[in-house]
Amino acid sequence: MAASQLEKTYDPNAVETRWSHEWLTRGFFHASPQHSGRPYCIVIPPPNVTGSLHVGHALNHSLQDILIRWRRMQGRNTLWLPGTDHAGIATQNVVEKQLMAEGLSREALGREQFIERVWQWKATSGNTIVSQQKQLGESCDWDRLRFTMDEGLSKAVLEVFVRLHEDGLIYRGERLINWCPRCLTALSDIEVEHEDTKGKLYSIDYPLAENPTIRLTVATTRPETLLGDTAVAVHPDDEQFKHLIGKQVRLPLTNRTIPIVGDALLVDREFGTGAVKITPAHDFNDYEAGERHALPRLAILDHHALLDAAGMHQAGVDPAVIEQMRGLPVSKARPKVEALLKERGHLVKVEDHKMAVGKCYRCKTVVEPYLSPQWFVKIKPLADPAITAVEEGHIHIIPEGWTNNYLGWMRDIKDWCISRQIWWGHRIPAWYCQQCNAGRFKRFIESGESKAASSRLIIDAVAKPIISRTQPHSCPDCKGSELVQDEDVLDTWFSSALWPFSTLGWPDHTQELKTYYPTATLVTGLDILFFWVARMIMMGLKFMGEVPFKEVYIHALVRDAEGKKMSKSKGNVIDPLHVMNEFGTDALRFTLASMASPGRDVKLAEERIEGYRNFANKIWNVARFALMYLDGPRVALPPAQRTFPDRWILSRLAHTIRVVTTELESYRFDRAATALYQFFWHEYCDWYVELIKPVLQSPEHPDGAGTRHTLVETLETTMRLLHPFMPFLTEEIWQTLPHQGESIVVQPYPVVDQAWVSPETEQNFSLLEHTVGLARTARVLLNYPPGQQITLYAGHDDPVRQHQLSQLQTHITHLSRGRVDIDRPHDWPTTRLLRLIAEGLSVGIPVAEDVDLQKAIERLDKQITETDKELQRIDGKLKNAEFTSKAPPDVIAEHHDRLQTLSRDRALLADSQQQLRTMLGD
RNA sequence: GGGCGAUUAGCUCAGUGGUAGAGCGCUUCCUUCACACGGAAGAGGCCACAGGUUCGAUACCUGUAUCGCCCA
Repeated sequence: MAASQLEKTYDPNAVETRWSHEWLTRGFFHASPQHSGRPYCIVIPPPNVTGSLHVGHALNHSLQDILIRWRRMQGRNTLWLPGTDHAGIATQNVVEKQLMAEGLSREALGREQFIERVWQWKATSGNTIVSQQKQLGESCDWDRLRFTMDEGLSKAVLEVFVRLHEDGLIYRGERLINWCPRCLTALSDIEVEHEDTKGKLYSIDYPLAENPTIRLTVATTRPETLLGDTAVAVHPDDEQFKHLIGKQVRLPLTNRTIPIVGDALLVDREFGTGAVKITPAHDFNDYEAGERHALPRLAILDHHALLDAAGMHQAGVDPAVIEQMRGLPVSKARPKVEALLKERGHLVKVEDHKMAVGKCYRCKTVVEPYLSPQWFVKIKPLADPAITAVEEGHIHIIPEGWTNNYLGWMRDIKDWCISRQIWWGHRIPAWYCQQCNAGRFKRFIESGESKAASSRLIIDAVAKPIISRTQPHSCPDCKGSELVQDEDVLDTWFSSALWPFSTLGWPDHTQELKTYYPTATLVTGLDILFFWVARMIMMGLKFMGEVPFKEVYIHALVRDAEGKKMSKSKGNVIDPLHVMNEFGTDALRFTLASMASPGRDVKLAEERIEGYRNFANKIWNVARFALMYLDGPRVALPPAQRTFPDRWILSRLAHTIRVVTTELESYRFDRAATALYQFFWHEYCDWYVELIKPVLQSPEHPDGAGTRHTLVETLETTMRLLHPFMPFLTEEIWQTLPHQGESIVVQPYPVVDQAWVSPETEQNFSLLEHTVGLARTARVLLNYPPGQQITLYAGHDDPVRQHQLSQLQTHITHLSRGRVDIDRPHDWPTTRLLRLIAEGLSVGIPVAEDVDLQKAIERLDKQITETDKELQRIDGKLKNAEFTSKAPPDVIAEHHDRLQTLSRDRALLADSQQQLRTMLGD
């Protein structure tokens, strides 16, 4: 191969396009149960089908691709299964927005046509993220791309729903649930994000029914819900109030009286006035208190979270108040109630108060607790085995620290509300016989000003559903054929929970399922540990009888350079595609890997990516260098017979292979990346390539054939070692090197060859490195230009080291650009010589007539001061009887050795400095 | 309010019971035939604070402060 094939700087874009296409065409990523090797499977956390690749995906996917490519090269039967989820609420929102722009609405289209529209939308836009993933080089088996609404996966959803219902683990009931008044649907508990906001604490007087001059003051943050109060609670042990329990108070602004109850759970005596109102229809704690005291539930808000006239009427609210309040949103009702209470003398005081409000995780609207019939999964029986699986180590969570987080949540888990009042998703397979459930249906027709009429069917919680895998034709009880299907769809996470087995063909007994389940590793961010990971474990155990994956690696979340969450509104989003375009995909991937330390957020700044772009360029150029000098015979000698630089780089490469492999085994992508960077740049390029230049550059050199072999062998091996991190660059270079096989993608991952390991060579190298370092330092101190040939003396206290130095002479000569004399320091000239000393090693350079010695003297001064400090510290320790009697002998010996070395250094340094001063005195 | 994590060079972060490390940035010198997206040499740190354990603590324990995240 001619060197001219590789341009001077690496141009990632052309290379990436070519190889990502080539890899797919040649089918390297296609998995099959028939392939050899122990199976290794990862299912991708399905990105939202509405999404496009953001930097969080880029991190998540890069790490998975590193694992997958690494295991594939290790010969495992590797499957990385890609796909997307249908993201019910988010997708519906996106398509509705589009309709709005066309002057249409979901309601105007009707359910069937709307769903048709969403499928159309998915066909045109749903592939965006998939093509971006391919751009990132993800080695997924794209032939197996799955979508949660696919036929097969939908079948799995039906099957799971029916079986859970049969087992009594799915039920329907009227409960207080979290309701998003904008999305107009129920949400599960974890789909609510809590946010601290500045609110107010209102103290309100409730007069006693039997004696209105006595008033009970309650504290509340939500005065507008007072209209729906059905009791007031005090602490049963509170001396101040306990005598009031059982009496009635008049509820302000209404014609009702409500009881005073004692409740130790609800009332915190330290909070507010020590008395609280109970509104079971609008607060979760109150709902439970209501259960305890058998209180009625009065809802005064409608499903848009507006004050509802009918509800208020039912709650006995003063008609004048109803008139003022009807149709108001909470934000406007609150000050109105405040004013009314003040006007009627009930308001005692208003204080500032910090409180948490819940917001919809999809649209950030404030959610309302809302009383409605919903479907739930009875979760405890599913959670218990999922707890055990982690406790007993069938699943390892990495980093381990998150285990308690998982266990804590699982042990305190609440029933899961799975019904959503939207159209896009898996429709609940429940039908109701109109005959048997007569009077249990309510249909609401609403007609907004600008909207088409919409209708909502509310089916009473007591209605009896028929659960079926297929549409039933008649009612099993009355044989009636007028059946209505439940209008709700399932939570998207319900189908995602089945992902590790539904994507492999379950409920059919496929070869894929047999081969690849349980999967090996799940790679994900902490944010979906509960949403997704926990639920997959529960469902996997329930339906497969086995954990869905053996290890869960939880990586950090990506933030901006200031550590802030990236968001479009803040404008601090780093677009991975832009970055890939500017710096190269490999640079982005390597950056993300190198920053993926456990338990830390990744703060990403573009400068970091630029730095690794430079690394890619460095690799590119050393490959160019190698190709330039590869002409000529190559001979593979046994490692022991190779030259010193060859033996050294093989030993270092062996070390790097070991480190990278063990770090990958423990998911330390950061340390693996650092090891690769350090080895390739600072050992391979900085030292090895420099060391072998004299051999390569003299055509008839006797070591030429051996050196050329080692050069290409180590470079080729390093490309394979690096390939999972930087797939494109390594493939491109590997193809230009002498190689066998079609592609680096399917080459074996490097393993350590024990014959390469040579501690003795590494020790010698260290001596060489220090000698050259001192020589270069001396050169700078004396302002000798880099190109100028100098004379150099080198020597060592230790005769063994002294001998090694003489063996290294040619290398020292070459790297320090000097004529080198290896001599014992006491044989060196005693005048006009700058001597530098470190750890027994001395290097001397003659001082020319016109040199400014100031820098050199300062340097020696500084080193002497530091040495003195260190000597004092060690001496102090050795004089401490406690230390010498209690410290381990080898530590004491080490201290003695060090004291001796430093003392000699100190003497030589002082002597050297004295010489310089003498010169100055001349 | 409960839990978890962080605090180390200007910045971003590794790390270890016994010499304080990297990348980026910075300073000086160098365009020498792989690379200026480069090379060489440097400067820069009471390892947040206070106690304790220990012969010895940046590391282990306890507490404090600040910041962040999760849960209520």
